[in-house]
Amino acid sequence: MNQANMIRSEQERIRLESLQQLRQLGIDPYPAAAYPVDTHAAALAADFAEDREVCLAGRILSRRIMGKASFAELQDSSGRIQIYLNRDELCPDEDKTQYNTVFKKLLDRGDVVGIKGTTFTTQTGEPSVLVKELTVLSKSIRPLPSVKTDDEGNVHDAFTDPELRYRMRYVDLLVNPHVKKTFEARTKVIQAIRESFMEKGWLEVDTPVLQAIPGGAAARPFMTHHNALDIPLYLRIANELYLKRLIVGGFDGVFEFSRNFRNEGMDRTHNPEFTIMELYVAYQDYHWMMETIENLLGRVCKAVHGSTKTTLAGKEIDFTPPYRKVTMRDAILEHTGVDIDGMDEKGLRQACANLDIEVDETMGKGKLIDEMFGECCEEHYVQPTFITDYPVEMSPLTKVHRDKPGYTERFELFINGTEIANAYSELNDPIDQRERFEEQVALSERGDDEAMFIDQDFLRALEYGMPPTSGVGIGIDRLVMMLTDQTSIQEVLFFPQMRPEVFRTGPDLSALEAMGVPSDWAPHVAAAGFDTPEAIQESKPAALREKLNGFRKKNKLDLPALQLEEVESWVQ
RNA sequence: CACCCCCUAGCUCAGCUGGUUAGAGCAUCUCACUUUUAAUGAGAGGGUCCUGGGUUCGAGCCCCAGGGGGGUGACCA
Repeated sequence: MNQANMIRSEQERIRLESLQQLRQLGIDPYPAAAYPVDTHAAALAADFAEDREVCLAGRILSRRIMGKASFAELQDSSGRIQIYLNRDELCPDEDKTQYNTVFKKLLDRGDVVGIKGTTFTTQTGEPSVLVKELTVLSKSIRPLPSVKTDDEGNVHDAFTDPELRYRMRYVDLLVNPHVKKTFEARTKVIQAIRESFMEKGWLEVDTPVLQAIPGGAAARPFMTHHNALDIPLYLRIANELYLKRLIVGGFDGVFEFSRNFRNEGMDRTHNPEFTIMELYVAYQDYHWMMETIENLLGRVCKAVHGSTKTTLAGKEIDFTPPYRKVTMRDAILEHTGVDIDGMDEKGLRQACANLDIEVDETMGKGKLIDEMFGECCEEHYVQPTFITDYPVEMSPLTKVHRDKPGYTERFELFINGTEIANAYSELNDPIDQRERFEEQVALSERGDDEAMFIDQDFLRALEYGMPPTSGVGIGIDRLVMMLTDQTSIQEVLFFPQMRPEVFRTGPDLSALEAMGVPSDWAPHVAAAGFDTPEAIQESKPAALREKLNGFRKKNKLDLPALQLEEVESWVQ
């Protein structure tokens, strides 16, 4: 798309014209030089003192022009502050161009400017900066949505269309301060986790995103191809097996904030790429991990809210340790009356049928139990609750329970009915692990397209000996949703996945000109509906001439009327 | 994948039973205004009514197909 055939709204054309006029005044609308900012809006407001010389930069969010004096709101990364521009303060000399022309005429809402001036308080008590020097730092040529807030705090004309907000997050962030808060909270969550782990001496690592075998979880992967090796590669669905290899390699604790990719449905809790923090610590078990997670989440909540409690969907969620612990068997027993202990596949299938849970033939024991829990139990766990001791069939990477046969040493943490973390005493018995993988293959052959692939190198690593280890994965996106009271994952991802946008371009005027249409006529010919060479060639010259001259008359174009021979020459 | 809803000016939205030249507020432009804060007053401009078909004398509105988005469900350890 080139400049010439971009469709511009009236407001955009006016701004482009202002940009040209700035250049004619010798003002570079996009200067290269650094600007010596020495303070920010929030810092100024926080301990406001009058008569301070300040230099700050930001975006003009609104302007209130009253002849020789004006107020504007300047927004920088920290917040907003009012600036006051007075013609004779800004232009003490004879030349009033900077105020009358540059500020009043050529600048707009959305432009980035730098100001130098002194702080003062207005008659109405608003902390402000009297501007002595104004520098254009970046001219905006698209109009910003005009969101306003009244005295009662009501927001008017808010920029709310989800599609526009997600596609143009930069605009969303500029005009919706609460959106920025959500993402700042996201960073606080990640930083609190990282700091907590680093204090313990655990190592933050990077492992492959491109994997020949997409292991560590059960999900449909994205596939790609490596040209030089001429092999298929997969985007990782999990990093678990790589972190365990590092434990085999002798690290005591490793963690990674892993961007995972799963080629499955999208909805308000699923995005094709999402972040899971995985942690593995040698010589620990899942009991220790529960305590670690409780303490971690208490700390994370405090980092975001200053307290270990938060509000989610109108309910108070208390992250103060310790958390309730319920075994999977007890959870199902409590909410369905069914005791899964010792039940075989047939019995489970019948139990599901009695509970009106849909099941199919591809489901094994593990999946049936998981269905019962998901359908009947999950929703009841609003306060942080560890669900422990999952059946062995649904946990192929987990060590079997030390004294409950048929179960594993695994827990998941549920908050507000949603799984937020998944942890094990990791299976380190290479023989057992190989058998579990083979069971997965059997499931796969039975039709379960989410059963795991076998990773031979991972098995080889286990055969060298992995110390007893406990590992956990925490869904970062969902954790952030809970801590920011958001119901959609799209609100905690800067750029959630969307269908690619189709950009409408204007007609290709050069193609029209190439067939003989004069350049001053070309845009009008296109506007009249003949925007491709084909459209012109399919027309009768006489009719075309008539239409275009009619268009000329209607729009009062300052061009000579077209002659028939001219139009005929295009059509040939 | 199924069902429901939405798509009209830069933004937020009206638009009746199908009927003149599609409206409002904010934004934009012009003019006035030296302490305003949803600034104010006067005036003006701005539209591919998501796209393509169809019905009709006439479609923003009705019908069909398509696109995009949202919600709910299914799916998702």
